[in-house]
Amino acid sequence: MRYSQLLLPTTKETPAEAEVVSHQLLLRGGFIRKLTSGVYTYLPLGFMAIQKVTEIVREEMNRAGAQEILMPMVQPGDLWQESGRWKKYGPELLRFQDRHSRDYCLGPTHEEVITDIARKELHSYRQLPVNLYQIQTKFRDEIRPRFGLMRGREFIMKDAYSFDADDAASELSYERMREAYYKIFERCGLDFRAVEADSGSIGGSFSHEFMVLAKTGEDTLVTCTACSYAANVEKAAIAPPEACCADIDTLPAMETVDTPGMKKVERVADFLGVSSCDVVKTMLYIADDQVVAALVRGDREVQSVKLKNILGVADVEPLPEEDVWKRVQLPVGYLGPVKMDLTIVADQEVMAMATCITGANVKGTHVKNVVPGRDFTPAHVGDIRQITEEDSCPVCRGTLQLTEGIEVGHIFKLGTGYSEAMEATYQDSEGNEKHFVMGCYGIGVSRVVAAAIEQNHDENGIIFPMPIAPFQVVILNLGLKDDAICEAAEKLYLELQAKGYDVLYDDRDERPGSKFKDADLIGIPLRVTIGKTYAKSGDVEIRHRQTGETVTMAYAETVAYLEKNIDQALV
RNA sequence: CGGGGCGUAGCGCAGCCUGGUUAGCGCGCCUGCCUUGGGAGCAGGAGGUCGUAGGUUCGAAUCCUACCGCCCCGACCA
Repeated sequence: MRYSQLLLPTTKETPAEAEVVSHQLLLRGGFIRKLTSGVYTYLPLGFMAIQKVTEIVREEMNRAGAQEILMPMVQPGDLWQESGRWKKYGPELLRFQDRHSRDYCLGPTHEEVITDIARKELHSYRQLPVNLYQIQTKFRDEIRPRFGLMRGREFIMKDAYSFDADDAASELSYERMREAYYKIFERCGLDFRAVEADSGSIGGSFSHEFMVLAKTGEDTLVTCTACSYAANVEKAAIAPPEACCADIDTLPAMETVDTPGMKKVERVADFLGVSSCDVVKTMLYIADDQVVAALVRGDREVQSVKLKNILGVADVEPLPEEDVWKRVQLPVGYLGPVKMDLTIVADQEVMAMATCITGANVKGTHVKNVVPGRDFTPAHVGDIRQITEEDSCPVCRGTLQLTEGIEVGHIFKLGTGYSEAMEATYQDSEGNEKHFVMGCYGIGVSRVVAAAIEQNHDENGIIFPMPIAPFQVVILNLGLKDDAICEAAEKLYLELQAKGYDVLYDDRDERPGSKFKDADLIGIPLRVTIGKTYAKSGDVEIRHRQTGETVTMAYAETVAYLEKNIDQALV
C-alpha cells in the first residue's frame, strides 16, 4: 500500500476523551474513529489489524474442526422469551420493535439462535459432535462503555457453540477449544494466562478465561511464580488452614470489653494489644434480598463472588452502611456473630482460630475469647475471602503474584440449560430423545487488538507483534527528489508485495521527521529507510520497532533479510 | 441510576467569574518561498449557527432555565 493513497489520519496530539493507552494510540494512529459512545468505525489500518486477528482465529477454529457460519444480528424476542433470558438479561440487551410492534433485540450473544438452528437441523447422534462459530459484530448496551475498543457497546466477537451427545463428549469439545485458544493467543504474540473463572450469567458448570497480562486490565488474577497455576481472584481457591488443635474445654469463657468509638478492626486490635488477625470482621451483604453476615479474619477481605457461590444465590452486594440500622437494627462497627439472628457465612480460616475478638452487637462493645463453633455456629463455612500474595499456591505451595489482566477469551461448559429450555434434542442410538450437551466459546476480536497494544507499546507508540501488525514492514523513502532513491524504494516495495508481504510504502512528500514519527506510532515491526545513506553508499537501514536495533546493509541483501525476519516472527 | 466535569474552527485549548468592537491561540489544512535523517522556518489564506431551544437585557460565547451529547468515578458486567 502506498501511504500517499491510504486514509491514515495520524495526530500529534492525544484526544482528550482517551484515558487508556490503547485508546489513545488507536486514535492517534488513525486506526479508529468514534461514531457515538462505545461505537467505533475501523479505518483502514484498524480494520487490517482486526483482519489479522480474525484470520488467525479462523485458521485455528477450522483446524479444531469447527465450521464457520454467520448468524443474524437482529433476533426475535420470542426466542429470548423461550430461553427465559428476555426477562433475565436486563437493560444490556437492546430491545426494539418492528413496524408490527413485534419484539426484537440486537444480539449480545447467540445461544438462542444457535440452539434454534440445532433443534431444527440436528436430529441424530450420528451428526454429532458439531461445533459452529461465527465472527460477527455484537451489541451490548453497556452501562458505561469506556477505554475505546476495550469495552465498547458494539464490538467484534468470535463465538462458537458445540453440541454433543453427552457430558464426556462435551468435555472433549471443550478441551479441543481450550487447545485451540492456546494456539490462537500464542500465534497473536500475546503474553496471556488461562485461568479458572466464575461462569457468570451465561451459566454452566465451569469455565476458563483467557487473560492478556497488562496493567490496565479490568480483572485481577493470581498466578503462581513456580508452576502454571493461574486463576481469577473471584475464584482462586485458598487451601484450608490447619485446624485448631486447642482443646475447647480448656479455652476461657467469653468476656465483654468496652471499646468506645472503635469501629475499625485496626483500632480495636491496637486498643486491646493484639493484631488484626486475632479479630474477626463481620460484614453484611444483601443476598437476593436477604441480609447475611460474612465472617473473615480482621486482616482479610471478603470476596463477594465466592460468597455468592457458597450461598447459591444470584446476586450478592454489600449492605450500605447507612442502611444497616434500618434493615437489621445492629450497630455498624460492633457487629459480631454471637447471638446473631442472620444467616452467617464464615471463612474457613475463622473456624480455625482458637479464640477471636468480635463485635458484641452493642455500640461501643466487643467480645473477647469468642470460640468459633462453641460461641456461634455459622450456617455455611467455606472459602469466602480474597486471596493475597501472602497465600501460597494451592497446587504447588509456591509464591503467588497478583496481576491485572484483560479478558480476551472465555470458554464455558453450558450443559443442557439451553437445550432443555428450548427443547433441542436428538435421538441416540437406542432411539431415545436426548438434550444436546452444549459448550460456548468466545473471543473478543476487537478487544484482542486493544489488549495487544496495552501490552506492547512505548512512549513513541504501538509495537505490534508481527502476526497481527497491519503491515509487516514499512519502507521510508527519504529522497523523493532523487531518482536513484525513488527507483530503489519502488523496486523494493513491488518485490516485497509480489512475495505476498504486507508492506506500507511511505512515498509521501513529508519531511523525514514526520515519517519516522508516524512509522513508530503505528507500530510496524520492521522499518526500511532508503535515503541519503543509499545515495552515498548504496546501503539501506533496517530498524526493528521492538528492540530499536538498527542494521545497515547493502540494498541487494534487503529482501532476504526481511523475508527471514518476517517469517521467523510468524509462528 | 447516583456523584463530578466538559461542550467555542478538523484536533487541543483560552475567553465566560465581572455581558459591550471584527470571538482568539497552538497543531492541522490551502498557496508560495525555503528546507529535507526524528513531527522545520517565513509570508499569505480558508475555515465558527460559541451543543440545542427558550428566557433576562438596549446588547449574550459570557447571566438564568430546560433539553441533548460526551468524558470521569461508583454501582453493574462476557
